[in-house]
Amino acid sequence: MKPIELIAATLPRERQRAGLSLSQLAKQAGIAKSTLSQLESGAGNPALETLWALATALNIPVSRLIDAPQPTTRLIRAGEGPRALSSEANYIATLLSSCPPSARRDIFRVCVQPGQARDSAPHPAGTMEHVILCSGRALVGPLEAPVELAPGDYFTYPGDRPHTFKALAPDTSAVLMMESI
Amino acid sequence: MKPIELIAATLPRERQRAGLSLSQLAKQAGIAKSTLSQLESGAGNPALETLWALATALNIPVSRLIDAPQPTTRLIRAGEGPRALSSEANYIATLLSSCPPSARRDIFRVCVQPGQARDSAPHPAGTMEHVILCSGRALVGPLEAPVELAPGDYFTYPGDRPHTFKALAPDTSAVLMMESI
DNA sequence: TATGTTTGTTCGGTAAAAAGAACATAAGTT
DNA sequence: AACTTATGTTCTTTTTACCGAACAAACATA
Repeated sequence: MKPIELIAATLPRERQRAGLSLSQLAKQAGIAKSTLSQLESGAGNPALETLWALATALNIPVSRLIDAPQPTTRLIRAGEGPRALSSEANYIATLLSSCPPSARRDIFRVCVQPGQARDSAPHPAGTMEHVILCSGRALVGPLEAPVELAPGDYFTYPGDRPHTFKALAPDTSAVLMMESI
Repeated sequence: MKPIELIAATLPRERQRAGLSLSQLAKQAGIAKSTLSQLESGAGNPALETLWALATALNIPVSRLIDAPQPTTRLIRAGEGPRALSSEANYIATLLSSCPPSARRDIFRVCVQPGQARDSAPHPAGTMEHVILCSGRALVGPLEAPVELAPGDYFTYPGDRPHTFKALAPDTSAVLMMESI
């Protein structure tokens, strides 16, 4: 799938969502409408500043023009898909909702007993983890800068680098969301 | 802030994270290394296919090259944080993570006291809600078929139809994720 | 029916991005 | 030292994306 085809698909949709005609959008973005016309028809190879001008005029991030319809493609890749966490002796992770085709996240409930910390190998690039501690106490986060959490605390950190989860009190439980880009 | 400057900052970092030299990356992406050199020095106005080739070679989404890097970690202590949604007398919802450009989900922590049920108006079509109960007891779900949850229970239901959240015990707390299509 | 005003399209001229070669520099071999 | 193989930079050439103007088609106004 060539990148321009994605733009050709998303651009008219976002433009109409903003209630703009092709000519209006071109004027507002400060680009020639011929350029916009070709982009929407799937031809050409837009430069970054062109995309930037369009995204700004549409009041959306540039990424929405490029990989909004892309999530499915990224998930299909072998080796990059959602992986089940291994359940060690003192660490039980329950998969509550596996990643459906449209979304890009897994939700786990983790129940941990004090003892050895669970260090996770990095997940695919761009992964973020979100933790909300429900009970007990835990030391959570990047290996180089973990944070002690109390019930109700929320902490998010990059999952594509080494990170840890260590219970500091019995029956520590938390909600863990793994999110891909 | 011009977009090219962001790329110039991001590109070398991602390249080194992948353990590639400038020449290696250029070869693997199928672009001239002169092009890459100028991009990393903050000059030029790269075309979409150039960005695409680089992102693919680096095994990252294009948006990572373009959009400003989000703060990597974020900690919200229990009781702190922005109180989004209408905080009725017995219902406090804290927005933990609002929807970033690429993803489409909001994470809330809700703390509810027994009393009147909180009925929500339907959200946009396709929205799903996920609830993990942390403490207390609650009656949650679609108005016509709510479910009583105990700590640790997980329940998901369509958010685009009327639904309710009613605490059945004091200090009921839960994690709520609203997910768009 | 004429007359503007929009719509989105298809053309040449020009500025610029990308490719490729040549360059200097550095680190490792023989 | 002489040679090899990397590194990243700076050039020239070729390609092409952008612009602006001219264009046809649809709609409105008079």
